[in-house]
This record gives sequence, C-alpha cells and structure tokens, in this order.
Amino acid sequence: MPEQRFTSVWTREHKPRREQQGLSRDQIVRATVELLDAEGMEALSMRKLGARLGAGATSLYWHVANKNELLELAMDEVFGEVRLPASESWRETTSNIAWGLRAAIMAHPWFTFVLGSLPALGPNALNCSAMLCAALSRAGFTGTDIDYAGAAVLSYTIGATAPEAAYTSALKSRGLTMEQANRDLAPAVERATRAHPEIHARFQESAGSTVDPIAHRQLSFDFGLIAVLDGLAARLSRSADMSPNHLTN
Amino acid sequence: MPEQRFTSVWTREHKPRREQQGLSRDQIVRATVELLDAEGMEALSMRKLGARLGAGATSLYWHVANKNELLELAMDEVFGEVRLPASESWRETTSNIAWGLRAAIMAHPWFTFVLGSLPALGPNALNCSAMLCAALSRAGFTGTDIDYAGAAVLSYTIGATAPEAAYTSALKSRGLTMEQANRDLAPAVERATRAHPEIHARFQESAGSTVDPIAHRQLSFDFGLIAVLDGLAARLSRSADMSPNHLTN
DNA sequence: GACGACTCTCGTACAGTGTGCGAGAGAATT
DNA sequence: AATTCTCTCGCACACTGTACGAGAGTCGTC
Repeated sequence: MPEQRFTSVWTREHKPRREQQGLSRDQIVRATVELLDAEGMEALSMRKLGARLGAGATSLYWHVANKNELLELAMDEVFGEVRLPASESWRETTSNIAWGLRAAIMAHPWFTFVLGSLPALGPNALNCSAMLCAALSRAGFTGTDIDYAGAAVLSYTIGATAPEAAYTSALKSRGLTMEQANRDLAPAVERATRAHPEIHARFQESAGSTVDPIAHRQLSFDFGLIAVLDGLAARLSRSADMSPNHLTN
Repeated sequence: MPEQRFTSVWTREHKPRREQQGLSRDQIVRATVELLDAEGMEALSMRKLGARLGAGATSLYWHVANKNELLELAMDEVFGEVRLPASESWRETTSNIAWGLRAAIMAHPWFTFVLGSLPALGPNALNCSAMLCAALSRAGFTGTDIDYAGAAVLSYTIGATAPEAAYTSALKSRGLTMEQANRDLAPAVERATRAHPEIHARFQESAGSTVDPIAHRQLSFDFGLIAVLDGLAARLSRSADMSPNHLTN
C-alpha cells in the first residue's frame, strides 16, 4: 500500500523566494493567467509558458510542483479579481458577490475547468467565502444553514455562468460570432426539435429575437439569482415565524 | 478568411451503418462511457479505447470525426440515463429532474468537463429540456420566462453537483477516502482560515461533524433546490397578483 | 581567498497524446 | 469480372507533462 496523501498547493507552505532573481512564482502565475486568457485552456503548455517568460520549460518546475498546482494558483488569482463591495443589506452583498464572480468567470472562461476537483483553499477564494458567510449570517442564517445558503448562491452562479463562458470562449477561439454559430446550428436544431413542439417554439422565439444576446444572458442570470435569493428569504421568514421569539410576542 | 463553420455531431446527420460489421458507433460510445467511468476523463485515449474494442486506434475515426464528437455522444448517453418520472405537480417534476440529473452526474463525473462548450442538442438532452419546459409551462410561466426558469433549475443542479462529483472522483482515482483527504487538508485549512474566524468556525463544525458526508451533501443540495423552487413559486404568485384576472376579481 | 551548501536554470529523454494519410481487405453493386 | 463503397489500421508528425542530472551562480563559514 503506497500510503497516498492528498496534496495541493495549499497543503505545502511556500517560503517566498529572495527577490532579485529572474523567475518568481507570482510572475509565473501572472503569465499563466495571461496565456490562458489569450489562448485558452488547451493551449497552455509548460513549453509555451516558459517561452513567454524567456525561460526553459523545465525551469518552471522549480517554482511549482506541477501543472495542476499552477492551475490552482491561477484559479485563486481569478478569485482575487472578484470585487467585494460591502453593503448593509445581505441581499445586496450576496448579489454583488454573485455578479462579481460571474464577471470573473466570463473574463477567464478556463476558470471552470480548474474549479471543482480541488477544494478552493487559496486566500482569495477564502476571502470570497468569508464575505458570503458573513452576509448570510447577518441575514439570520445559523450553523450549517450558512454553508448551505452560501453553497446555493455559489452553485447557481457557477452553474449558470460556466457553460455560458465556455461557449462564448469556444466561439471566440474559432473566430465565430454568435449569429454565425446560430445560423450553423439552425438546421440541426430544426431537425432535432421536430419531435418536441414545445421547445421548438422556444428555439424559434430565441432565434428570431432581436434582443442583444449578451443582455439576454444577463436577464436570464438575474432571473435565476432573484429566484435563489427569494427562496433564501422565504426560508428565513418561515423560520422566523416558527421561532420562540415570534410565539411569545 | 477561412470561412469557418460551427460544427458538432448534431450538425451532421448520421446514417446508421449496416449491422453485422464489427464496429458501430453505438458500441464505441458505450465503450467510451465505460472507460470514462472506470478510469476518468484524463485516462481516455483513442488508443486505449481502440484496444478495449479489439480494434486499432485510428479505426474509430471512421465512425466518429474526432474525440470531441465522441465526448458529445457520450454526454448525451448520460442525459439518457436521467429518469424522468411524470407527475402532475410542476414542483415535483422539476425536483425529480434535478435529482435525476444529479444522480447521473454523480455516476459519471466526467460529464462536467464535456458539458458547456457545446450546446446540448442530443436527443436525450432535448428530452430532459422538453420535460422541464412542459412542467414550467404548466406551472404558469410563459414566453422566455420558461427558458429562464428552466435555466435556473439546471444551472443550480449542475453548479451544485459538478464540483462535488469532480472532487469525489478525484479522491477515488487516487484511492483516498474522504476522511483521509480531510485529515491531509486539515493543517492547510487551519493555517488558511486563521485570518477568517467566521469560516474557521464553519470548517471546525463540519470537520467535527459525525454526519455521514454523503447525507450531508444531499441535505445541502436539497436546501438549495428548495430555495430555487421557492423563489420560482414566489415569482409566480407575484405575477398572479398583478395579473388582470386578479384585479378584476 | 577557499570550500561547501544552497538556489536556481535548463538540455535531454521518455512515454504518451490526437489524428492526417494512404494502403489495403472485403462486401455490394453494376 | 470489374468497379465502387465501406471499413480497418500501420505509420508518421508534432506536441504533451515532467523525471533526471549536469551545471551556473550566490551565500555563509572557516
């Protein structure tokens, strides 16, 4: 039995190196983000990254254990971009976090592919979490309900945004506009939805719509986010109704 | 200008081959799902897949244009596993679809990595969509609100389940139990949350909890799903209040 | 100054990837 | 019997992550 251990960048502590040297971990992570933004997830290779930094591919391995750890670091960098405006209202705060996270994901579509297989334990990710937990706790949630409510908001945000980001980035990397893609897909959609009159109508409507597709997506995200927050609010008022405080009043 | 087009398995029609031959598309797709289930996303290679089918790697390319298309097909296969029990109640129906999709994703964690970059236009995916749309339309949603409401349910379900599936599968592939991983992560968590007393408390609580982690995740999913559905219900009753029908009564 | 230890870079090498190409086997059609 | 169509597959190419070990440069201690 090999006595495996679960490892991550965050399980090994990292003493920041002395300063003047040519390559530093921060610099590598920044270059990784740039390269991922510019060319996407599957274009990231250690050789290309090394070249971009004017270094050999294997030099990177001194600063980072492997490609996965590099991605973990890049992921936390994105979490760091999420703006966290403070607000009194828990609804406004959680909504801000959701929109901020959405913006970060849209700006860095590769984020999705990294997230998930590792618990997000980077400092920036924890910052987001803490902000969210604080707001929900102020809202009136207690104990594990704080976790659950936070997970609901994050899950919705990620689940709504990730596919959208992946799709738009797939289009961009092939040099296609949304209209072009819709036109190319149209016959397939036509054929496929023939058996489903109800969604056939849905597709027709959205294909013929003159609304800006970006605005459309934002409306859709907003719709769902409001639903999630309304649902959380409903639970809060329900539990308030049942609380002893209420009964004794 | 290369005049690129947007392609997908579903944009090219496929005449099913004659029957007696050794290799068929269905067979390949089934083997793909098996291999993905057994060894995970990054262990899938055309050579391994060919070997499993007793064929050469490049033979597959007669039946399938490339690896991506193969993944699209595998994805739709998973959609086909989602049980779609019919029910009168829209709440029950959407809830069933969400739990069914969750079960499918948990059973096939690689599903996540495929989803997103391509619109899910396979027959099984459309079936799910149609079921969902029908239920929401029965609930009282109309026009694009049907799309929005459906997207909210699916987004939450996927966003909640995908990371969970990815994590448990990452553990499994390294031969680790959840307890082991928690133990390995503990010092890092300890160190990282020192600056965040509120989430420090959250982590403590969940680490010391004696609840079965699987049950815990299900509770969390249920909590969020109820929130989403409550939120949708709230919107419905709000728009019912404002409808002319109500005003004239 | 001299020596050892440490920090960092990188060339080489290995096993593996997706897939384009073209040769060929075998069945179906003319 | 000839031709065409369907299908399999070996080879080759460019490319991947990264283990290893040789070396360069810097530092601390005698």
